This record gives sequence, C-alpha cells and structure tokens, in this order.
Amino acid sequence: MVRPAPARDKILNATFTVIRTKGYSAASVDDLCAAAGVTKGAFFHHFASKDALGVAVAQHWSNVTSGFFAGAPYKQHSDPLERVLGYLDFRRDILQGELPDFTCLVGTMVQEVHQSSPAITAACDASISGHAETIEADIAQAMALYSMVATWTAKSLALHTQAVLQGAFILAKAKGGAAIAADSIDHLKRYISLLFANPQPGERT
Amino acid sequence: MVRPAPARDKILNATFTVIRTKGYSAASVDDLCAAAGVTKGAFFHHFASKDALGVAVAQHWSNVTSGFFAGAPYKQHSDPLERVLGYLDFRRDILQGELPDFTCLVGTMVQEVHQSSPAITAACDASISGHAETIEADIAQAMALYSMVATWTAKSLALHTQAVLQGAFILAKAKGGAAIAADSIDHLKRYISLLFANPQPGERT
DNA sequence: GACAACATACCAACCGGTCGGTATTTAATA
DNA sequence: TATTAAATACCGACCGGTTGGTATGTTGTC
Repeated sequence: MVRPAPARDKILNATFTVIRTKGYSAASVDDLCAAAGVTKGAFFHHFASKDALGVAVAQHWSNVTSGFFAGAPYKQHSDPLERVLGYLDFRRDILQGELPDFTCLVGTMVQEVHQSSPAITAACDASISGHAETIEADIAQAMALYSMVATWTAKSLALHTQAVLQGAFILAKAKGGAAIAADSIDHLKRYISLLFANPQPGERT
Repeated sequence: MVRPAPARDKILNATFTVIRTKGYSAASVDDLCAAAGVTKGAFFHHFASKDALGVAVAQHWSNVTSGFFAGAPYKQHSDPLERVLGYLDFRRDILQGELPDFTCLVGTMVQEVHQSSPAITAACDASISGHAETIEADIAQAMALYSMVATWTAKSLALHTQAVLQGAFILAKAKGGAAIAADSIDHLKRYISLLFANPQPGERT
C-alpha cells in the first residue's frame, strides 16, 4: 500500500482494547468507531463487515505480538532452555495494569466465534499456533542440547504453554486480578524445569 | 419452592447449550426461549433480566457439575494422589462429542462479562473456585500422606489444574477438536506425577 | 378469588450494514 | 507545469431487523 490509511490503523488498535474489555460479540461497530475516533463510513470503507474486521484484527495481533516477543530480552540467552524459562519469566513480568492490558485478544475472540465464524477462528488459531512455534523451536533446541528423549514432543509442550497462559487469563478474569495467573506460570515453569532436571528412566539418552 | 417450575429448568438447561455454542453476549433472550421451547413471558417471569439468568445459570452449573464429579469413579480410590491423577484421567475421558458438549460454561461466560457484570463474574468464580476446592482437598491429603513439604500450596496447584483445563478448552476451540486438550491434560498429569515422584532437595521431609 | 405460571402483543433503543455525497491524492496528458 | 480524470478516503443520514424488556392478558390450582 502506497499511502497508509490512518483510519484503518486507528480502528485496528482501538479494537484491541474494546474486544479485550467487553468481548467480540458485545463490541458493536459503533463502539469500535467511537473508540477509534472514526465514523461508520470509514469503518465499512476499510472492512467489508464486522467479521472481516475480526479476521484483520487477529492478523494485526499476530504482527504486533510477534514483533514484541522477538525483541524481548529473554531471546538473548545462548542456552535454549534458559530462553524457554526466560520466556515464562517474561510472560509473568508483563502481567501489569488492568486485565484488558495483558489478556490475549485472540484467545478471547476464538472463545466466542469458534462455532459461528470459521474465518476468525482460523485467524486466531494461526496467531496462537504461530506464536507457539517460536517457543517450540527453543524447546526443540533444548531437547537436542540436553539429549532429551521424551514421550512428549516439543510441539506438544509449546502448545501446552499457551494453554496454561490462556487458562491463567480466564482465572484472572474470574478473580479480578493477575496474581492467580502468575501462580499458574510458576507451576508451568516448575514443570518444565522438572522435565529437564529429572528425566524419567529411559527418557534421557 | 413448593411446586417446581418446569419452564425455569428448561431455560436453565437450554442455556447451557446455547451459551457454550455461541457465547453469552451472542445468546439473545429469543435464542434462549426458542431453545428451551418457552415464551418470552415465561422467561421474564422467572428471571428479572438476562444478567439475572447469567447468575442463575452459573449457579445451576455449579450444582450440576458438583453432583457429576462427586459421583465419578475416580473418587473411589483410597490413595488421595490416585484420586488427583484419576480426576485428570476422568477429565480427559469426558472430552467426547462436539465442543459445546464438553467445554466449560462458566469459563466461557466469565471471559465475556468480567468487566461488565460483577454479579455474573462472582458466580463464575464461585463455580470454578468451588470445584477447585474439591481437588485441593485431595491434593492436601496426598501432600500429607507423602509427607510433602513444597514451595507451592495445595490450593495453588488445584487452581492450576483448572487453569490448564480452561486453557485446553480455548486451544480446542481454536483448533476445532478435543485432541489438543487431551495433550495438555497429559502434561498436567505428568507435572503432578513428577512433583510427587521427584521432589526437589528439601521439598520432602 | 388469590396467586403463581405462563402467553401474546408490543415498544424504544440499538444492531450491522447501505448509500449518496464530498474531500483529498495520485496519474495521465498536453 | 497546468489541467483534468480517476481513484481512494472518509462522512453521516438512513434502513430494516433484532435487542432486552414491559404491559396486559389468560389459565390452572390451592
């Protein structure tokens, strides 16, 4: 695109906040326009429908988060296991501010639309799975470095980290604070530490 | 209540399916009435508002699930640790049918209303936390039986099991199947097994 | 005949989406 | 470089349908 469309970006960014606060279904197009400081005409000029915005905002979320995590300090560790554990420390450290500030956009969305919008569901899955693959790479390297032979796979464990995080956000929403989410991340970190520190008989070559 | 109100129960039970399928916000009162085979007049005779139904359905969920798990076979084990691990086996075994058949009603709801309805949020928290307490009891007994001295508490681990399950449901919704949820439950089971089998130095008396 | 349990008809506000129009850039041409 | 044509970005009134909720019944039971 030659010239950037400021209204489109304003809508995308405002949608992050609105959906993380009230969910996808409860977020009306008028809500989104008001939060973005944009008119309805501009909205439907850039997005064919509310569902199209849903797909676009999931992709935008992927772009923003992948850049965010790629530049995070834990990526500097030379030991891949330290990168994995450092990732979890980082995820716990960024549990700051109010709930809509640190919860997951695509996890919230897919919960509501998984039976009604295959397009949004696919975009959310791509975001979660794409992020998981970055962790899977570090886990796989750690398994190789420590000559780990396990009954589980790097991919499975990477997806499990995302499940724990998503579930931690739900508990945080139920209890109205981030503390419970930090506890769950600690348990996950302890699990991965145990996996690599105390392998079952026959699990390490 | 002297005479039971069949319409009220029909609404409550139908709401389980509708909300687990399309979420709380997208579930209109007309949807709920149609699914329950009841008129709008009956709905508002029994519930003052849609939000009041939200609170009632969360409590109804607590009643139904607590009875369901109290009668589950894993409760028969004499060893508390076997009850905890048996609980997780059971949770994996009941991942049958379509997504709305096994996902969590209150986890779905609280995700949408946590910033807009304190009453529903509190009812969802009570349901999740109340269920967690039944697992906490078994974990605490297992810790006592195996003379476990840990840096974590039975309560924290019990809530972690619920976080894993809630997150597993989100991944299942994103990927359109239960398989990924079963994988996460396996990881959780492995974690708890490791905790009790390979305590860290100083963690067991 | 009082009262709970429904049914029916209806309402104002809001929903996603459309539409005719305007302002601003960009591109082509002379 | 001036003129103009086409494309893009944006505006806000408007539309038909749906929303949660209400007002007014009717029916069955103690």
